Amino acid sequence: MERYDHRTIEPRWQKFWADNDTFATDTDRSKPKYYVLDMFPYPSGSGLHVGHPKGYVATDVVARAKRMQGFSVLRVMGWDSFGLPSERQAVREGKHPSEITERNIGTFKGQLSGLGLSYDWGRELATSDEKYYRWTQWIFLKLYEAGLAYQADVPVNWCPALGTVLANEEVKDGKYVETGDPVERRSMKQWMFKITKYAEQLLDGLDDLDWPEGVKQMQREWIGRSEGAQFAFSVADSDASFEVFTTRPDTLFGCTYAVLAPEHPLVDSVTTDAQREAVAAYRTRAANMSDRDRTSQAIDAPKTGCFTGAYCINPVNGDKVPLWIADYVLASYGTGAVFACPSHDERDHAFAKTFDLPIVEVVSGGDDVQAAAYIGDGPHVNSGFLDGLDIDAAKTKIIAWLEENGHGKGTIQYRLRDWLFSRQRYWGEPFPLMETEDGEIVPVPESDLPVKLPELMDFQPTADGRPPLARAEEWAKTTTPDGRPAMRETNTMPQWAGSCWYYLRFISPNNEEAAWDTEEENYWMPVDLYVGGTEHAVLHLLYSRFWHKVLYDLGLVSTSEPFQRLFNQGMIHSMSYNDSPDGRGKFYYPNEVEEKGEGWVAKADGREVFTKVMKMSKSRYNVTNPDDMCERFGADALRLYELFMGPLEDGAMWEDSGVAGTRRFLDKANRLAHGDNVVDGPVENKDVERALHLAIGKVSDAIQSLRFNTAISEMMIFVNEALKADKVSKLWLRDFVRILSPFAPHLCEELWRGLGETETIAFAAWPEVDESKLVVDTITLAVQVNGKMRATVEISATASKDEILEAAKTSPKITKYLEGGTLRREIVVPGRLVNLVITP
RNA sequence: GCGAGAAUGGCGGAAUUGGUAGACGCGCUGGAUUUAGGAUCCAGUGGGGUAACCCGUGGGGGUUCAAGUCCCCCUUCUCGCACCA
Repeated sequence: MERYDHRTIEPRWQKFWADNDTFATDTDRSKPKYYVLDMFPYPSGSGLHVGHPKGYVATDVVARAKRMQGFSVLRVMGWDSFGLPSERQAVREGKHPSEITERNIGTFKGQLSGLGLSYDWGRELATSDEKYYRWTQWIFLKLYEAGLAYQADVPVNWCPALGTVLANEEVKDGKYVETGDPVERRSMKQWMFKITKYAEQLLDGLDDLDWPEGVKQMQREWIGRSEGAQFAFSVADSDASFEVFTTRPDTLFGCTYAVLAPEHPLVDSVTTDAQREAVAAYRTRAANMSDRDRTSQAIDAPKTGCFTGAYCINPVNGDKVPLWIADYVLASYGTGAVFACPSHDERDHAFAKTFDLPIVEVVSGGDDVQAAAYIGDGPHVNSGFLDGLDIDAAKTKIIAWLEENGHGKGTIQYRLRDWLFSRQRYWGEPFPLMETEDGEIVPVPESDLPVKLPELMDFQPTADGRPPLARAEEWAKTTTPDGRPAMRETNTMPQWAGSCWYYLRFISPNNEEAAWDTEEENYWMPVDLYVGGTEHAVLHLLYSRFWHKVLYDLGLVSTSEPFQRLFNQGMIHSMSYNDSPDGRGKFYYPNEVEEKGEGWVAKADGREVFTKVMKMSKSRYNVTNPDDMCERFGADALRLYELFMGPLEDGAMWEDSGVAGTRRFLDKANRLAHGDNVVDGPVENKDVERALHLAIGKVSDAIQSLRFNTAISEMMIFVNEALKADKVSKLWLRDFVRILSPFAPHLCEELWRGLGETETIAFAAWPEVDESKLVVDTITLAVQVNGKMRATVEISATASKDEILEAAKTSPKITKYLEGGTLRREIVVPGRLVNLVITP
């Protein structure tokens, strides 16, 4: 018995699990529950590489162990299958997106099923399935009815070549990051969600979640709560006034000018004739920059701006200060207008220096404010009734003054913006809304859901610039429930929509009467463990939380947060080969290059190539396909290696030879179980039993902590120990096979039968650690002299301090140190070491 | 620029949270075996030295009987955020 034949046993057990519905979700509601969820994938055309299943394998180990520990486990997989890439792939191939999507899902599912993941496939769902998006539309109606959806004219990133609006993160330097097509700013009527209304709740809810601190922090920063004051400046010689927001109202006496965003509605009316041309030119320039470009500049970027010719009045002292426009003031934040205090704000300071505006110190304690803004604290000066106060006290006082005098009030601002929810694309959920001829928005009645996507093959916008759904003229024509003619909404929802609530649908995916079953929701929610990549740290997780909180407020779900514990698995990297040192040239497959001297060259033409460890990606020619690994080493070895590489949250570099290593371990385990020295009864062997129970403990802990790498190494140590033993007890094997089974389920099902069992190992009871087996009789104690290791002594684990010292001092290697000096101090750490302090 | 995290053999990583640094695995070296090409098994493997010993956790200081671990300074890298008033 050498190596086991994974090509035979893995398909056999996968078939067994499928035939027996082994992983159908437990229906016993008296058991404790465990809902473990993977962030479901977008089924792209390129299939999976070995980086994708890392998280899935981790959750599978947890799910399998939890079943053995007596939990009802919800373990499911689905597809985030709406989205632009499928639409584009469809255009390229001349096929319908539904066909492309179906094919891609087939590829993904095939690849995943080869890994032996214990999903309840009876609960599989796809967001592009009308049975699913019917309920996405239903939830949209709930939000709409709650007054959280509204239409607004907003400046968007319009890409004429694609005929669609792009998200801010898809645009860089005025171009679509994927294709380089130019993107322009255009004001369009869009559907928005009032996520800002939930800013405070989204912030507060974070406190009680078991999430990585970094992710919580990112969400906090994204929401960006800041406390300050909002108050009015009036425009001199005019009735007009504008509101400003500031977090530093205490510096109001240092205001030497004010700035409006170029898009501010007041700009036209306040600009003087003399400045009109310059202002118009500046506004045009600003309008052509995307939000991203405007905000992605460093704080010390050169400042630009334009004087309006108008002046405004500082409410606190009546000073008349010039009113400018500048693109460093954002229309979309706060009130789109600020007062400037160049002495104590770096941006204002840079602007003042550029345009030679005065700088007046109002907080003392810094250096010369003419040279640099002073941000620190200190007594206020030149500030009338604020003089002498520190920042906090001055803030309180000025806010009270503003309120008393009717100029404004203390407020809270959030950086979070409302959520732009509509897209001009085909492959997404249609909105369940229609518009009558006189412009009234009417929701589609729930009983008429789903609003199905019309069959189209042309996904370009119409000639007059309406979204692709407007091409389905018959589809778009409809009537309101009370019989008036109406047109359907032709925008579609963004990809986030389907992923916002899929964890709820998994609870009762085949329910035709409701989005989810209330009792079942009560039992399963919240998700106990949610595993996925950090790329979703903000948007997906924030949007989901928002929807969930709305549903909670509507009494539709039982928890205020959807995901109790979040874990981010690290990315898998791999060596890439490129003929340009900056990685921008041609990539080569690993088999196209060879090592030569210090570097690498292309085999074909001897051209120098540069190596760099990069994220796995098809475009970098550095992906490893899990199918290949399953074929060569087996799914069990692949699963084990994914988790053995290092801590789950860290990135790690892929090496095929590592899979060979975990395979060797499995072969050893198999050999151990089939050795001719295996006996039925107990075997006295303290070393092996200790190793076994250490492994049981470590693996049990790993299920909680998700620290699998060291748990696997502990199992390796057990196998190495047991292979040295004269006799191997089946009792050891019964424990060992059970703790290994979540990692290597195929082989362990096989070995479990070999131990005389007839039922699947999937529900075998989880072994307990026997503390008495961990106790050792003798320990190896380190003996140090002046902190340096000089000897070790073998001694009874129960030896007293005196006995330990005696043994240490009489150790042959130690006596010479004692003879050569004076013993000053003796430190004994029981079970660890002895340190003798000796001076010559 | 700001914030967070990290730096340990040729490589991935361990180290009971102040107590024998380098577990486990990869790779490498030697050996065994082979129906030989990539398999399997056994042994060795931080560096230096014949040795006793010496040196070693990014660099420099410090605390301590004892520092990878705690404190201060510096360097480098990764990840967020990036004119949010």
